[in-house]
Amino acid sequence: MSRWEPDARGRLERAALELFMERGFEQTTVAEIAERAGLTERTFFRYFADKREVLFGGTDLLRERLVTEIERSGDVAAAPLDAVVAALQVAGAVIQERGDYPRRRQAVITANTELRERELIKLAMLAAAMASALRDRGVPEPDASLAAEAGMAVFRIAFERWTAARCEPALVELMADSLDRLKDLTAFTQGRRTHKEPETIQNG
Amino acid sequence: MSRWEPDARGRLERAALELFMERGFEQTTVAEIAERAGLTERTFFRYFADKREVLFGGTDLLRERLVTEIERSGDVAAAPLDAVVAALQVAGAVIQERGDYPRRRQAVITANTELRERELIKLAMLAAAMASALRDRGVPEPDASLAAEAGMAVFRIAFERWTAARCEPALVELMADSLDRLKDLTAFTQGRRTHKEPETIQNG
DNA sequence: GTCTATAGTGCGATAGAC
DNA sequence: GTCTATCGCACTATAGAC
Repeated sequence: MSRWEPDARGRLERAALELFMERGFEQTTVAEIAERAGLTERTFFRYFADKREVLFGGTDLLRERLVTEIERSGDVAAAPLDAVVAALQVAGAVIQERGDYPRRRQAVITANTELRERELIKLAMLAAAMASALRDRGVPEPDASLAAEAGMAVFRIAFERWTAARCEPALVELMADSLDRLKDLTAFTQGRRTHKEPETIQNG
Repeated sequence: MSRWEPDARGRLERAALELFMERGFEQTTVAEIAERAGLTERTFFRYFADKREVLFGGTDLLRERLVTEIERSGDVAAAPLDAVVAALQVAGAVIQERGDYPRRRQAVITANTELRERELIKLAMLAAAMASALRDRGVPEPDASLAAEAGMAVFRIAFERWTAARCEPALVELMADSLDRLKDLTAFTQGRRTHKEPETIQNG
């Protein structure tokens, strides 16, 4: 029997989410999180570089997963944007499995500007990783970055709809729908730079 | 002759940018910024909510400008994505006029994670404002948000190319090109959810 | 204009695991 | 003994309260 309770990291993460839901992110001190987890403030900062990071533990694993999916998609010669959205749909399927946790976590994040900042930079890092994977597949710039960012926009907006509608319909369905909408948006347009007259087509 | 030197805000902004370039964002204290501007730390926090904000002074004005442009675009019945990019090109034209300042500012921002976080949330706010303006024009969701986010991605990537290439070619040209590339990316695709065979067309 | 709480860091001590 | 997780203490700077 060991002296310490196991899974210090997990205990800190759970204690933090609980406290953030109870009294909000700013009103919770690191000392309180550590205390509820049966640890000290100093130990918290051994596991997490800063207070916000306790809510973003799985990001590195997610990045690897997305990059792997992009690499795999080379086999089927998918168009870059489709490869990106397909990878994000794999991630979306995993998210769907986690029941209530993603929604609760997201509610905490959207309620606080600092946490939204951290979320945005994490998503930007994921997009950059996917763009890099696309370049390795031979997709040139700026196409690689554009596909990654556009795909991430599809994910973000689908995820927002999903949480707003209490996880229904399925996240992967919402992502497929958002991708279709984006394709319509870029098709119903005034044409390329070759100064055509504006089309009269209106969407919606 | 007045008791105080005028333009305290501008002096703080200039002093901050200088110090951030000289020794980096983290290595600069608010006290040092205030001292170089001939003011006190307390005064700094009267003008700026936090240390990062000193680099993001023009954002509110920019948001109003973008919203106005989206509203005006209703007159010519532009497609949502084109309206967004046209508004951002107006902003891009203003940025081009400012000579070296945008590039120096951006170099400071990209060198520091905290500043990049702040930048991303500012851009997200601008996208949200444009999406709202599109909804006011009758564009439904999720199209409004998708158009705003996709347009913002076009801007971000064009701006990155522009600074990387030492401001040449013109930012507005790079934005137009990035928009064209995005339209190609969404067109050369495996088709809608109605399972067409993959096109053999490859871009690049 | 002053005072204080809290985030976050550096260094070292301790105590179990092996 | 070595290794590593945890803790203690002193410290700075931000940021906000009074």
